[in-house]
Amino acid sequence: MAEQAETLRRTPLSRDRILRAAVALADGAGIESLSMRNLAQDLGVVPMALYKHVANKDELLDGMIDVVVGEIHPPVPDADWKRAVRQRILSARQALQRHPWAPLAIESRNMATPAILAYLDSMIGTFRAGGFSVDLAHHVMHAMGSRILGFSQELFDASRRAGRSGTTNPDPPAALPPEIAARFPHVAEIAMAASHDDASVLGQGCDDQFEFEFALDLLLDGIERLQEQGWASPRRLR
Amino acid sequence: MAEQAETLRRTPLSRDRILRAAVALADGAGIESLSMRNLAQDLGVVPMALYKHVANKDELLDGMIDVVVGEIHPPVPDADWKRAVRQRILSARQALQRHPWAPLAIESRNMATPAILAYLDSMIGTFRAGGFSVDLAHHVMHAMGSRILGFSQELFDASRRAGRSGTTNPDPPAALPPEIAARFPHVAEIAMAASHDDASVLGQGCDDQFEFEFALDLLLDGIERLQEQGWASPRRLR
DNA sequence: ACCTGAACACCGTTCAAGT
DNA sequence: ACCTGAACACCGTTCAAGT
Repeated sequence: MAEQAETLRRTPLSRDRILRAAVALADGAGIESLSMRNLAQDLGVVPMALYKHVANKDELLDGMIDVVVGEIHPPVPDADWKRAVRQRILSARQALQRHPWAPLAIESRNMATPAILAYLDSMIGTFRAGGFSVDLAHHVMHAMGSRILGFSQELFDASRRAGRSGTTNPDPPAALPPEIAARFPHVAEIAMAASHDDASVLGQGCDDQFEFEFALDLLLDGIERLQEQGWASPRRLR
Repeated sequence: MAEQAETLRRTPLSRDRILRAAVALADGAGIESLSMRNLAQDLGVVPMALYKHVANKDELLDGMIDVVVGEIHPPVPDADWKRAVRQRILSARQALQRHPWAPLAIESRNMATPAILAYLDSMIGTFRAGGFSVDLAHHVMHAMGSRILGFSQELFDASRRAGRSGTTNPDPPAALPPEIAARFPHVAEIAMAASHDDASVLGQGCDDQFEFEFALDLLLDGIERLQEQGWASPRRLR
């Protein structure tokens, strides 16, 4: 214990070590536990020491995002743009799912980090190589939105609320309380149908992976159709 | 000035008055300026007085979200589910655009507020009335994600960063710096094409409304096709 | 019983004093 | 020149003292 802390203190601080410790802290204890002070304590260092390597907390968050995005597998070469895009996005999803705090952190930053720009650039490249016009590739990227990084941006996502906890198990199915079900009959109908579905869902209300792929394929199929039809933006003169 | 403050102090506090002041504060000064202390000061009241009407800051945020969602127009009756859904979502978009902080606030909460549940319920009702199975309506709602509330959840959204400011104008087009353009050629290609587009975009890079409707129609067209084909989830036994 | 000032346990970051 | 403790200007919320 004391030895480990001593070892940590001996290892010189570096931006990289700070970023990895910050990601580990957010993964384990939740993003709301990520403070400069807590992070410094984890590293066995005085808070102000961090400021030699990151300008401020915002830059720390940018760096953490780049660590996560850097975990996305490189694109696999594939003659079929649709398969290539689909696979890369599902791989991004796997990376992002290891860091439940990342989606909200990414969305709350307001400029793309270098790693995200690189990811987007290579994704656009896949579309372009598949014969997409600049025009169509552009709008398609917008249409994919945050789904392109593998998170579907559900309106509410209980999974990202806090860090992993070994002791507390995930929320039980939580059948809709009767007074809610009465006020929102259509929501109740869907909740009931979903909870009666097959057992692979393990008592969860919805199968997140299924919903993600459903939406992804809906988009990709529509995009394929536009591309085959030679769609062009009405705002362009030709 | 002093008279106005006096008038405000005379008006008794109420949950509703607190919520409206909080929305106005977030609209005007940005969500990062919304603190219990600032809000109390705007209301001419001591901070602790707020806690008689809202349990804590989280509940305040829930209430603010309900104020915004309450501004969405009720659904217009329409025999065509597709037109009805499209119009309601575009109306939601208008309401949400008046409160740039709302999308991120909604996504960071982790349970649906009553107003959002009511909105979702009525949206599901429109699909069901249009002949959708419970199964398809369910997955369609997931596929729409946050787009159903009118925000496309772009990966980065400069517009929500801070409050409206009368003095500083929106960021200029900001042509991609050359070293960025060199590292990310596909991003640069799209940025260049977009900035050369017709003048209706007013120098902005992209036409947000166009991108939103492009993605919305992509989804709605795909959904229509599934419904016409009688799509059923593979996880259901029949 | 109600209201509220002071206090508590935190923040991110500045700055000057120490080496 | 570098490092760092104390301090500053904030938070949300508790709590006890005042009416």
